[in-house]
Amino acid sequence: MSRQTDGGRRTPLNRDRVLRTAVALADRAGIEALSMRSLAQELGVVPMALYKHVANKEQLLDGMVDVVVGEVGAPAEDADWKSAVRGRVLATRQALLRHPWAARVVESRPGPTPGTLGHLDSVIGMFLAGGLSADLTHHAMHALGGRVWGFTQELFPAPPPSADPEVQAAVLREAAARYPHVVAIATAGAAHDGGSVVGAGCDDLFEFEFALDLLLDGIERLHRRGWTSVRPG
Amino acid sequence: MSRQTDGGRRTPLNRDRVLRTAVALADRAGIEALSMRSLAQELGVVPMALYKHVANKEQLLDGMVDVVVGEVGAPAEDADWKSAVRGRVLATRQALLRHPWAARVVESRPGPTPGTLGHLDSVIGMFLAGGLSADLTHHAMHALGGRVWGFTQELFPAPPPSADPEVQAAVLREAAARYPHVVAIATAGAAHDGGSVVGAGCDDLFEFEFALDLLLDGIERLHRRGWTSVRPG
DNA sequence: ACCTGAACACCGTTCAAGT
DNA sequence: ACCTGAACACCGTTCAAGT
Repeated sequence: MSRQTDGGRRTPLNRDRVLRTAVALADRAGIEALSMRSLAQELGVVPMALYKHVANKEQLLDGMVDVVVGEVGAPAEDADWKSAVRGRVLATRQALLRHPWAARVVESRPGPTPGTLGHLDSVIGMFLAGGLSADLTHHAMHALGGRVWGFTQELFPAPPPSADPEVQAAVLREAAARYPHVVAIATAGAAHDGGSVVGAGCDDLFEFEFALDLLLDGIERLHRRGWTSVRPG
Repeated sequence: MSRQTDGGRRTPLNRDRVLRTAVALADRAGIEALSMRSLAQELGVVPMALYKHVANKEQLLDGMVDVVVGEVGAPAEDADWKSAVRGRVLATRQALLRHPWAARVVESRPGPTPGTLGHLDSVIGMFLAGGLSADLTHHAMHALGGRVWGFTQELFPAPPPSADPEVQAAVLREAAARYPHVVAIATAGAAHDGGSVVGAGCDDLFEFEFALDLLLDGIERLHRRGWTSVRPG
C-alpha cells in the first residue's frame, strides 16, 4: 500500500527519501527486517538503485542515525550548565525512544557521523560554558558514556514474559535457589510497577535519572573542588 | 594447520570443544569472521555437524559469553563492599579485554545466560553483604549498567589513525571550525598520552575508574544517608 | 544521469540420507 | 549416535548493459 503508484512514472529517488523510508521501515518492521533488498522493495525499486544514493549499508545506517539525531530539538539557552546538560540528555532520550532500533544502531557505528559529532559538541559546549575545565569536561563526557545519547545499555532488556502464574512461581523458586541475590533485589526493586513480581519491569526513566544525577552531582562536586587529573606526563 | 589430523579418525565433537574453538577463532580472526560455516571448517567438519552440539548460532554466542565469564576468577572475600565491588568489576574488565569481541557480544544478547546471571548475583551479593538495602542495590546495579561487565560503551571506539601529519593538521583545522568544543577537550584531555594531538587515544583504565568511582562514591553517600526511593505506589 | 538484470560469494538452517 | 550432501531462502555488492 505504501508502494509508489504515481501513474507508472516514479518520483526519482534521492538520499533523503531513501533515509526516511529506511527509518520508517525499521520503525515498523524492526531493524533486522531492514535489508538493502527489503528497502528497495519498499521504494518500488531494484536493490542496485539504492547504491546511487548511499555507498553501502554502513552509510545507510549512518544516515539513519543522523535522521534520528536531527529530531532532537535545539538546546535550551538560559539554565545553569547542570540542568542544561540534564535537559539535553533527556531530550535526546525522548527522540531515541521513538525509534526502538536507534540506540543499538548508534552503538554499533564504528565512528562518529556529522550529526553525532554535532550533538557531542553541543553537550561539551554546555560544560565549558558553565566554567568546567576542558580536562574535567573530557572525563565527564567519558563518564556519561552512552548516557549522552539518551540511553543506557541495560543489564538485560526485558524480563521474560511468562504467561502462566504457576510456571512463573516455579521459575522464581528455581531462580531463588540458584541466584538468591538477583531475586532479592528484583522483587524489592520492581514492587513499584504494580505488576506481578517476576515479570515486572523497572521504571526506566527513574533508573536513567538516578544514574544521570549520580554522575552530574559527582561532576559538580569535583568542579567546585577545582579537581584536576594528576597523571604521569 | 589447526585442522585435525589424528590418523583419519577425528576426535568426536562436543559442546565444550565447539565453544572453545569458536572463542579462539573470534580472538584470532574477529567476530565478523565467525560463521557456522567457518567454525565448522576450523573443526574439520561439515556445518551441519555443529547443530548436534549447539541449537543455533544464538546459542553458540551465549555459550561463548559464558566461556569468557568463566575466565573471571573467584571474588575476593574480606574487603569492604565498595572495594569488593570495585575489584570484581575491574577483574571482569581484564577478562573481557582478552577477547576484544566479547563486550559487544555480551551487549547483543537478548537475555541473560547462566554465567552472566551468576556474575550479577555475585556483585549484588557484595552490596547486600555490605548492608545496602535491596532497594538501593537495585538502583545501584542499574546505575552501573554496562560497567558491571567491565566495559563501558565508549562514545566512539578509536580516533581515526591518519598517517600524514599534514593531513592530520588539515583535518584538525576543519574540525575545529565545525566542532570547536569537541576539539577543545580532545586536545586538552588527550595530552597525557604523549602521542600526536589528534590521533591520541585516552587512558581507558583512567576513564573507566573515573566513572566507576563517581558512581560508587555517590552510592556510598546515599547509603550513609539511609536513602530510599520514594515513588508513587 | 539514473536505473536494471544477472551473477558472485556469501549467510543460517532444513531435511532426508548415510555409516 | 553421530555426521553428511544437497538444497532452501536469504544476504551485500559487482559488473556490464540498458534507457
